[in-house]
Parts: sequence; structure tokens; C-alpha cells
Amino acid sequence: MQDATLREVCDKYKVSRRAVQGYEKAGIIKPTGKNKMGYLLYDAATQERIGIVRMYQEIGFSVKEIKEIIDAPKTSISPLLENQMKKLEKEKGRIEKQIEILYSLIQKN
Amino acid sequence: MQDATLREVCDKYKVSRRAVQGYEKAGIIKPTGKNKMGYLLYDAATQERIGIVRMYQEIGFSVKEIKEIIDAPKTSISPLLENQMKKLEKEKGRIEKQIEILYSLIQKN
DNA sequence: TTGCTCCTCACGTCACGTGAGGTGGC
DNA sequence: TTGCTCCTCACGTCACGTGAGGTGGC
Repeated sequence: MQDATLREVCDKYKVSRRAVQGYEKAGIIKPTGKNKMGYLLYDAATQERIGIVRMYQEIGFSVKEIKEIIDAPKTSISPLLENQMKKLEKEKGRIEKQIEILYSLIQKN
Repeated sequence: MQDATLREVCDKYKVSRRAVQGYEKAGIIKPTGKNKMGYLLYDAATQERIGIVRMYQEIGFSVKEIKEIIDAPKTSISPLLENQMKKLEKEKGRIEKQIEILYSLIQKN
């Protein structure tokens, strides 16, 4: 895989420039260089890393949490995934309760 | 119902002092006076209003949205409730998808 | 004076969104 | 010079959390 500019990376992973800047500020990634025009470049490994960050975000981890786990060994990540599952199920429960309340409110209206 | 101090209102509606301050800053409520000690007081109508704000927050409306609808006629609120229901159902779908992704990740681990 | 409760700012949090001001090559 | 794309700050968003500094009555 070739180095890619920031714009190319953003298109590839459906992420905003500002979000990538956020990952950088959080210390998760770094541009690996600049081209002749001064555009930021990201090498293959960094691009994959951004993909991993996105995946973790998709399952509800915060950037801060991702920073902690992205370089951790698999064995230590496993319990965190279980924990996250519990959080998501609680969240789902909350939303279902909201839907119920809202439903009864609509009925009364 | 008697006037209540800020602390009493917070206890009654399970809301923080800072949250009530937030509602005030948003222009949704106002303290109706102060007692001899300078403590903020809220009359019966304002207390009920805080209860209504909490109810709308429970079904996922933002403070900004609540400011718009809290004094609107019932007929104009109805479509907003329907709209909110759609949002909540989308949100529920998103979380279910997150749970699926996370589940398959845990299986692979 | 100490201790307690309340008050009013005002910065911090989170993950970016959204300009602002500046640069390089056509 | 104009226009385009990119860069690097840095303030804004949202609903409060969390002190900071000050006051009044015991």
C-alpha cells in the first residue's frame, strides 16, 4: 500500500480531517511525512491503524480508551470487550425505556 | 405547594445544582426569589416546570429543543414526539449493530 | 475565628465542527 | 493577481462537572 495524503485517508475511512487531527492530538497516530507540496502523508501501517481506531469507535469506545487498548496485548483487551458489551446492553435498555415513555406520551396526546 | 430552595428542588427531581443553572441559562426557568439567607427559591409552578424539563430530557430531547417546545401548544408538539420516536428507534438500531460487531469480535478473540 | 451552607463566576470535559489566516503551485 | 488546495491554530458546541473565591449566621 502506498502512502496516502490526509484527504485520501479521510475518503478511504469515512472520517473527517478534524477527526484524524483529534487522533493525532490524542497521541494515537502521526503523519509519517509530507510530500513536495507540504501535504500530510500517512504510510500503510498508519492507515491501517486509523481503520482500527474507527472500528473501536464503532463499538462505542472513546478516543481515550482506544489510546489505552490499541497497543495492548489481546489477552488484556478481552475483558474490556466484555465490559463494553455490558455498557452497550445497558445503553440499549435505557433507550428502550425512553421509547416506552415516549410511546405512552404519544398515546395520551 | 410551598416555595423550595435550590437544594430542595435538586433532591426532589434528582437533578444537580449545575443542571438547574443550565436550564436557567437556557432561559427555561428562573428562580422566583430568595429567602432571608439569600438562598435561591423556586415557586410551585417553576418546580413543576423543572419536572417537565426532566421528563423531556428522559425521552432524549436536548435543552435547546425543550426550550422550544415547553411553551408550545400540544398540537404542535405531537409531530415532534413522532419525530423523536424515529430518532430513538434509529439510535436503538445503531446500538444493536454495535452489539453485533462487538459480539463477533469477542468470538474471534 | 472556625465551620457550614449557599452564592456567582468560569474553566474543564468530549470529539470533533467550523472558521481564520497563511502558503504553494498553476 | 486570481483561484484552488492544503496547512496550522483556536474558538465553538453540549450539558453539565468541578473547583475558586466570597458571603451570612451560628
